Amino acid sequence: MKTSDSKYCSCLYFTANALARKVEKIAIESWKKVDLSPSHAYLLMLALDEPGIQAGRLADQLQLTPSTVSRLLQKLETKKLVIRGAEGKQINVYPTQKAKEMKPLLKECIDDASERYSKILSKEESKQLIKNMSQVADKLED
Amino acid sequence: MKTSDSKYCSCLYFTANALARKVEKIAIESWKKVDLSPSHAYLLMLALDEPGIQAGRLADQLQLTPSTVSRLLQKLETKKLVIRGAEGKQINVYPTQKAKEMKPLLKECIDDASERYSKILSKEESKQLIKNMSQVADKLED
DNA sequence: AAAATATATTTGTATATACAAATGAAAACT
DNA sequence: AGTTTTCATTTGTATATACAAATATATTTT
Repeated sequence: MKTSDSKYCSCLYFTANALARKVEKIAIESWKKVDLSPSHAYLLMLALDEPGIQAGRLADQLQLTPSTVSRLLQKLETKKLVIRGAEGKQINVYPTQKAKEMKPLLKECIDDASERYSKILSKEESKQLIKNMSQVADKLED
Repeated sequence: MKTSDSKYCSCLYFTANALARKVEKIAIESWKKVDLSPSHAYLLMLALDEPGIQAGRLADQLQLTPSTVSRLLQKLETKKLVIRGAEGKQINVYPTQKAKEMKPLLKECIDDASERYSKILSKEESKQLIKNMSQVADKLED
């Protein structure tokens, strides 16, 4: 059934969640190549981009709670993709060599996802939607 | 941090999920009055609207998997808000008296949510966004 | 009519996520 | 210097969700 055929298609909660689940499904597919969930992958890319990035800043960037980030880091650490270094009360996150070597693969996954999206949406369409969603998300900021 | 300040603000996966989480948070708040999560509440309202509605159709309407709907029904059943009646291989869902009496409260919750949204978004804005999201969600249909 | 297939639902298991409480470390205040 | 407060992170617990396998019923095929 299409989202627009649902009784609740005009409800913001419903529509936003339905869309997020569908988009996530595609993203999961794209990141299978590296055996990571999208959120793990994005976290890892942030760490690769800025080695030593602080855990709290990761939470900001990913718009997730610190506890969720902590759990994501646990998993990435057991996979030997990052290490957590304590510095006073804060935790700095460093990508491992293994993670660095994975960079080209990660790039491929991003491209894969882009391609999947572009098969469905025009560049213009997706840009518009993203802009629209970001604006609203910003307004919902606490 | 605002969504638009994140490094991944231009990524569909990221933006859609960030938005969905924020919207859900508001919705959760609105439905606390009846001690239901938004998805339980929407399911219940569908059952009230169409007593005897089939489980599979609930999954369609809510854009959730049958297994998720089954779990939602379990909870609503222990709360004595619905009963599941088997008819052949299908399950029909009936609201209980208790659920029927809850109708006015449910209405209040919807209004509460609307009000919360309208404090942040104009009618026009939200309409536009919802339309936009539904369109894309439809295209992502398998 | 019996067997095979299709359909609807549930159950087992795993996921990411959040909140609240606990921990640990630094900073601020006597 | 010792105590309190603040801040960053982790841990305990609970959530909704999905996939795959199991179950149960109906339909089709032979």
